[in-house]
Amino acid sequence: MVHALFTTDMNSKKEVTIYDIAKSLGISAATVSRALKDHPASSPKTKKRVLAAAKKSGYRSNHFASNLRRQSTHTIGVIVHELNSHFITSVLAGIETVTAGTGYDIIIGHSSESAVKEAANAHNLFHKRVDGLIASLAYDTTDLSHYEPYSKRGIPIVFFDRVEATGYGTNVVIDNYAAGYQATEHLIQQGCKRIAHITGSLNRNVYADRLKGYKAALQKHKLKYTKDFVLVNDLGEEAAIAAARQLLQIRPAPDGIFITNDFCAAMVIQTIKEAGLRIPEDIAVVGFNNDVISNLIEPKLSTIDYPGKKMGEMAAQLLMNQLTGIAVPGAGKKMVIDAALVVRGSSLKRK
Amino acid sequence: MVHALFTTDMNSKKEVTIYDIAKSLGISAATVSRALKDHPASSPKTKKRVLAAAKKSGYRSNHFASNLRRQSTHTIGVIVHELNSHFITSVLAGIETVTAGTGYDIIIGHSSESAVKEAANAHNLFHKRVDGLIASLAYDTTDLSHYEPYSKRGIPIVFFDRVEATGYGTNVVIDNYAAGYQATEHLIQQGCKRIAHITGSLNRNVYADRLKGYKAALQKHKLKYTKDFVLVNDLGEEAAIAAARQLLQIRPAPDGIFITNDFCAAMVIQTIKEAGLRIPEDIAVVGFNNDVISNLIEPKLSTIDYPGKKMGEMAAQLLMNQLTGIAVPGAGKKMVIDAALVVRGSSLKRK
DNA sequence: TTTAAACCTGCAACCGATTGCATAATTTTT
DNA sequence: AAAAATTATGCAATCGGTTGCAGGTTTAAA
Repeated sequence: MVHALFTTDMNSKKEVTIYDIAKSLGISAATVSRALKDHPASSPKTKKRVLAAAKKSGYRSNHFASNLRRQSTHTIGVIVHELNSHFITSVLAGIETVTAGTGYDIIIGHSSESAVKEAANAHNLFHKRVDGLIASLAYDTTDLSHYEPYSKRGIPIVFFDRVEATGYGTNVVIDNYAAGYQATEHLIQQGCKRIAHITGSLNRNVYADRLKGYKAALQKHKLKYTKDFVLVNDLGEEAAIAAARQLLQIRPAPDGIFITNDFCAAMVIQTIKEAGLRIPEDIAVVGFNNDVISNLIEPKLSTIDYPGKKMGEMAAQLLMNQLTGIAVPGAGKKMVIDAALVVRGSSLKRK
Repeated sequence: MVHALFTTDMNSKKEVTIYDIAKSLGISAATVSRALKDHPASSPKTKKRVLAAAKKSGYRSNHFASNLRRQSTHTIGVIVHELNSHFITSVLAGIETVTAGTGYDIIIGHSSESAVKEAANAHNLFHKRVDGLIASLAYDTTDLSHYEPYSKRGIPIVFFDRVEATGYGTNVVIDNYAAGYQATEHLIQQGCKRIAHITGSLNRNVYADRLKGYKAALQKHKLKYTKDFVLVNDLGEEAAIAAARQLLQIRPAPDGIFITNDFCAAMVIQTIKEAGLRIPEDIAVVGFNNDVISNLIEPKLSTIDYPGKKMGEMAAQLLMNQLTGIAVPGAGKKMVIDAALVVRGSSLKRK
């Protein structure tokens, strides 16, 4: 009587293991294991037989057993501060481009700009034992202790965009100073004399650096820096409206605004228009991010194009280098990517 | 001589296991395991001791060992057709709300509207052995065979929004027919007589149903259905512009357009305005989704508000019910959530 | 005090893949 | 043809947590 060792019937509840394959071929599980992962000490003949049997039986390897034994997961974690933006989507696409060929999986966590959720994600991914981490800090993250377990265990971390000012981990950033400088100088070249700036928490490197660039451009062109012209808020809807109204109160009113976020800029523009002023004639505006909306509002928004895809690729590449041993996991590395001004209607006073 | 069995020194490379804890307390690993997971056959005293020791030693349980043994992961997979939208972000938030208290983790995969990537994600999550799946189909998914392994193994799947017309798996949807009807009727009530409709692939239930609602509203109000007034495309930027131009060629031109997606609607409005026509006076527009941009463009966009959070909660709840045995994993269940029209400037011909 | 019941704990066998080491099979060299 | 070198395979331990079963301890009932 013949007993079918396995069939192609996928309905069977039982998983096929390497032991099943081994038995069916009359060889040992060790040999099957080696054949499946193309181990050098495995003969071509055996490989072929095992692969065929594996396919036929619907075998899928058990991650858990393998991870448990190998003590590594071939997975990298990604923590982003939001999901809902063109920039982040591009970054993720960039990361996926790089990891695609490597056999590494990625797990995405998002903090919704909350330090608490960021920490929860960090713990969770640590617990899942990711081999490496790519992260961007939440809006209000100041304490980075939730990343300590990683460094303690030598798990490499690459921060992108929102990084710790002191350069914790490996960093991939744009030159926010230069971008801020460029945006401000552009407004100056358009004839603006009283340029305001709306930005986010100065704890975040990105905002602090842009502010520095803004100040430097003013100074370079001998324009006075006025404290009242710099508003710091959470860049949300209400904050944007409030900021716009506040700026409109000032006499003489600003004739240009550099806003550190496109969404916020769109809200500000809307508020200004509702107040009866013209963009860019009365007030020119430059945003930041080159988000989808910048092309949809009226006038179209001048902004800084954020090379999200490139950042993602670079971050992933740096991490892979560390994981594969090409680079040392040591901290302190910092990559700077160019970001360019995109001029559209909202800032064009001179045709 | 005393040997420290473990210390609070997190720098030690070695993981702490239940065996370490067991040894340090002079009890067995089995007892530690039971204490840690609050097993009924574990005395309060032991629990307290073990928990204290675990905390002190920095113990973290090893998922892999536990999953390997239990053959379940306490993880649910989520496959979305995109990330970059208010709707999807809301759905994810809703899902997280429900899963938060349950001890289930979620893993997010995104298909970027590609059937191929959707299949890749489905396989990947299957391989990761998620206990259940929540998914929304990509734009061009027609073949659902990549979900077969799930049903074959009795892993429950809940589809939301983009579901298979035949009702494969459990479904959570809005009443797209009613929404389409409502949007169209609203345009009619605003005095529109020649209403066009721009929509996506009719393979997707959401678009097919909205079209049905559109047709029904026309019929109800004795307006003629004109084939040339219904454009099907991929809802992308170029497609939107092309569609708008095409509609503007028609004589007599449409005086109202129901567009199945806010982004597309925004592009269409922009194109129409550039052509010198007024919104809503010449052409009234209603979009779909209530995405962020609908409030930022000019005029503000009338649209259908998508109850993303509620959908996410409902989908997660249905899945949890199946996972915890409250409900049978059987297919065929279908939940319909209300979606409401939000009237804004783009469609208001009558004040 | 004895007996029964309730309660804890430990033993040991899993879960499935990996890998160092030893051995067998094959090929090459002498 | 025998010895040496090369290559392929098997054995068995291991990763760390879980759980059925048996036995031991404590508490309650007789």
